[in-house]
Amino acid sequence: MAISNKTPTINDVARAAGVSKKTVSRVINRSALLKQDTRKKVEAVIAELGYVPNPQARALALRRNFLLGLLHDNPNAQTVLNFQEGVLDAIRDTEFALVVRPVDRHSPKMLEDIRHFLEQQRLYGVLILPPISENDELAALCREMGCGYVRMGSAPLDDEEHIVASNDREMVESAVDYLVESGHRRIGIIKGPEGFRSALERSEGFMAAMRKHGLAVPAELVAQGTYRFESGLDAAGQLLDREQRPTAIFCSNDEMAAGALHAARQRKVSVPADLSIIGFDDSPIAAHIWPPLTTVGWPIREMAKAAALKLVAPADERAQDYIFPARLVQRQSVAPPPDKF
Amino acid sequence: MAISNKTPTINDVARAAGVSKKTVSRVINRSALLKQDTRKKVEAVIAELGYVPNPQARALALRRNFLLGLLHDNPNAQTVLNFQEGVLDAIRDTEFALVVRPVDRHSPKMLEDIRHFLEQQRLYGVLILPPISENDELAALCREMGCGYVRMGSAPLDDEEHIVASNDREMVESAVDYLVESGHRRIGIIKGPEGFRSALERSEGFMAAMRKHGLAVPAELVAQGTYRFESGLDAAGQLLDREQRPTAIFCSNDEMAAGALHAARQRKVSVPADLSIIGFDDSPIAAHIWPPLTTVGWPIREMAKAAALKLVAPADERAQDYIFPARLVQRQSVAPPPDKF
DNA sequence: ACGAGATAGGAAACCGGTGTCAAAGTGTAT
DNA sequence: ATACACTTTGACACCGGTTTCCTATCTCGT
Repeated sequence: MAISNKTPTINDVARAAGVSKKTVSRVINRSALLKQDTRKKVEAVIAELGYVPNPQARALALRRNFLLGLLHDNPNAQTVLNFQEGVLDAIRDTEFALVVRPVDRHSPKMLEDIRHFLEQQRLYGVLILPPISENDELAALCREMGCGYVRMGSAPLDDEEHIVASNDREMVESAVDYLVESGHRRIGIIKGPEGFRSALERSEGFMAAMRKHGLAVPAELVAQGTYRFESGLDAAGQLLDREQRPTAIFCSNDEMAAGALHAARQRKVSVPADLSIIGFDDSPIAAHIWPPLTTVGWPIREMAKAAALKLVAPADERAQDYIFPARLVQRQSVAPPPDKF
Repeated sequence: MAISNKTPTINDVARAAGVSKKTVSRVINRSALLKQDTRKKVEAVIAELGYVPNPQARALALRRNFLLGLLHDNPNAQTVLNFQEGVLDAIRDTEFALVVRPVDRHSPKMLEDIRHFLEQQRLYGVLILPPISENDELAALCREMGCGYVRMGSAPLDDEEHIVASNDREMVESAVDYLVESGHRRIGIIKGPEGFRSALERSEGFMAAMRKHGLAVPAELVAQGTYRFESGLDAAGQLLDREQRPTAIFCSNDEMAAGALHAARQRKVSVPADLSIIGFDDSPIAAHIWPPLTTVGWPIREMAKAAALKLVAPADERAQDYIFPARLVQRQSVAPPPDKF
């Protein structure tokens, strides 16, 4: 009788179906011990009333909510967005939602801010993107607060349960293999910023691969970058101004590779005829610069999905994989070295 | 005595402070009718226990939660991320959080999906990014469901209360002014995809500005794009292959401008010496291609903040502004036309 | 000193779900 | 028909806040 004009609650359903709240709750939660008749009847009423359980009430009663957090300070927008899409792939058709939280790595209050955020929102769990995923204090904070977490990274830097990683080292190796097969011997590297695990993995992978091929990497072919476009411009400039310049440059990410391309153009060095450039990340910019950049891509979206499932999926359904392979994306910035070399 | 090892609740605080729950609640909510003594006492206990109110319980009792949603299907990652940052600027230090939801504009179930999402999460309000912000059915859905919403756009397409817009038309005009001042007369345009309001605003703004300068825009100088890189490549190709090609091209976004740059390079047309190109959006790619792109930027982050405040701020504190000015960003892709013209 | 009006604080119900446990129903063996 | 085990359902308390309504206390004027 008392038909409410507001959104129906579990009580409305119970009354309309002539059963108790608890029975409706059982229907919602797919409890096994229900007679088919009852279930059907209640489901019919639910459909008729358009009842949807209130997530806040559920969260309160269950003492846990259905919010996943995404903590990131990633400079690459496309990476972050792809990651968001991947998480959505995992939680679509569930009651979970994704809360985003960009953080400022350079702020001295960062940890305090995040603590406050976690306390206040009481998230079910958080996903942490590199580079801050490399911050062990942050992981410790999550543990301390009893908040589930998964760290994305370029190397396994936590328990299997808390990490989803790409195998950067191996992929750098295949990039170097490719350059060597193309005939290059004098290969330079623009490293990523110190203190970044991914930068370390990439540069060590590079050194290891060069060693494998019996090639030297003199200091004059190593330049330091920051993962930013401008640093790629500067670093490549240094490399190209050496007395004997490299015939190929491995850039630790695509933005720096784009910068390197600029540096080459400024010096009238033609890519790939005079100089081969290879990037890392397969960010969208890679396809939109000239020449299109050969690079190494990692499956962010799949990794994101796996990470979200690690938090959300019932333990027995969890995929065991936590290290993902990257792949070489061949475009047009690599060619055999010029003859004179 | 009964010190709990779990996170403290309002009851714990009340007991420890020797007051009732309600009094603690009053302290939390800054109720005016409290003696200073009591307030201080309770605040001390709160600080000591590290009490933080449970947002789910609050949401339940208040019949509203503190979640803002972001609905987007924007192809430009940087725009989306900047927007997220802007929203965070607005809700930092509040109890609100931002839930993201990428949507698929091409899915026939899009509206149904969003309805389900809104029903399930019961968001406080949603922010809608272009291009789906132009979907009136979606706005109607929000109204029907009693969900607050603000649409971002390139023109005022809803009540003042529900819109934050940039003035694309005016900005295109200033871009054209700039080209004309530089000496260009034969100016082409690559339009955005049909059905996009922003595309319409930009192309109409272009036509109006050309008319103002008494310049004709023959059909052969108009090309259709889709806002994507490849379409810019194709469209610019068409324009450049005309018998008498333009000396400048206005591109309705930066990605297409990047494509246009490629098309010029393929044809050995030098930019800006032989051809000027101007973009729109000031996306990061604009600074990272060669030559750096002159473009029109709009203050996404500020607009995002304003949009979030429209939902979150008390009515009396709301800024009245809802149309934001863009600005011309001069880089190096525009120069006077070559002499022969 | 006393009653009126304002002010501070508390008791209990409520928001919309879930957990516990006992009651009711069902079917089978005796 | 009775006892017994097992399935199905409901009553009630509870999660952690807010709201309503009421009482105790505190001025203050006379």
